[in-house]
Amino acid sequence: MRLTERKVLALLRQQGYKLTPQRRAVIRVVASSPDHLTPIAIYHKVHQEHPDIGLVTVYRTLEILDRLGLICELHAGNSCRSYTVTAPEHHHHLICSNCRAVVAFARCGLEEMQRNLADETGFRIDDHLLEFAGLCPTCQKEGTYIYPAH
Amino acid sequence: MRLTERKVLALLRQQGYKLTPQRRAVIRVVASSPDHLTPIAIYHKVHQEHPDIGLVTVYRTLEILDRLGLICELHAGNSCRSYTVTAPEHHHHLICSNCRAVVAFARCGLEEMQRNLADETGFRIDDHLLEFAGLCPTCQKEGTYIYPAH
DNA sequence: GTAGGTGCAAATCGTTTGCAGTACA
DNA sequence: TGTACTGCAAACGATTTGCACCTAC
Repeated sequence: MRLTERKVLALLRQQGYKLTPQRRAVIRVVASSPDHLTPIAIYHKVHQEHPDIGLVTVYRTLEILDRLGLICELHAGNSCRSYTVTAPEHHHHLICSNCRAVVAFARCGLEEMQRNLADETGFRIDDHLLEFAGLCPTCQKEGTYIYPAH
Repeated sequence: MRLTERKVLALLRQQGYKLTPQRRAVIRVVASSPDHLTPIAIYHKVHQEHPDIGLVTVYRTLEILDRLGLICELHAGNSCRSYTVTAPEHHHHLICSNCRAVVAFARCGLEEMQRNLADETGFRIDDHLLEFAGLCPTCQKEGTYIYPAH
């Protein structure tokens, strides 16, 4: 489940963090984008509206959001360091390879597989990472390709 | 399925790449390690035996192996840029959080889930990334922890 | 012999840190 | 008012590139 800007701000305040205009701007950009964004991309978007906000502040705000579990990394796309907002609960992502839109889903049904794998290998399995990649409905329509099909 | 050093070398030659001592050394290190290694870690291991081999050569050799699909990245561990050798076929990884040993497995049974998810979201799903993390049998025995449990 | 490969140094990119000034609570 | 936050600049670590020399085929 995605979090709204309002909820993220409320959680920040609740944890004793100050709600500066800079943090509000960064959170607004991250929360309002359906894509996953790299720190640099977030900085560029923030910078358009607030040219006085520095890249360092973006990094420091992301660090806080990460610590509180309000954003999470995506791997299947371009960058291993790109973020999207999420509720702090078990979930996985489906990512559009073209427009980078992200859909989160909670049910993954990997429990049985995890048990089987543990039995076969002797591992004690604690966690898993699962991401699907493909084309979202919009990008399946021809003529909307942003990235070359190579 | 893991690849032996010999097979990797054969594939390189087959593709027209020259088999220099430097490349042999890098491939030996990557192929003989059950862990996933970062470029720096590979460089250190190679450097012990061959102090004259440079870090740049490690990067360039990894680039070739990556292009041929003979190594693959792991994400669930520490670094998003750590590699392990594999046959160029669909597979996933189970990684020990302690000693970083890696077990590959081919059957993932995600097809049905992929279909359901595609139906629900309208996405055309092309690919998926799946990794499990836990403790290998050896590391489950007490006293073998390398990394603090924090 | 030659195309491809290597090593060095420097450039580049993303990220972190030190510090002096600023502003939220 | 005081502490947390910000921005700048500089440091830092990982990766890439330019270039002259070298070597596997």
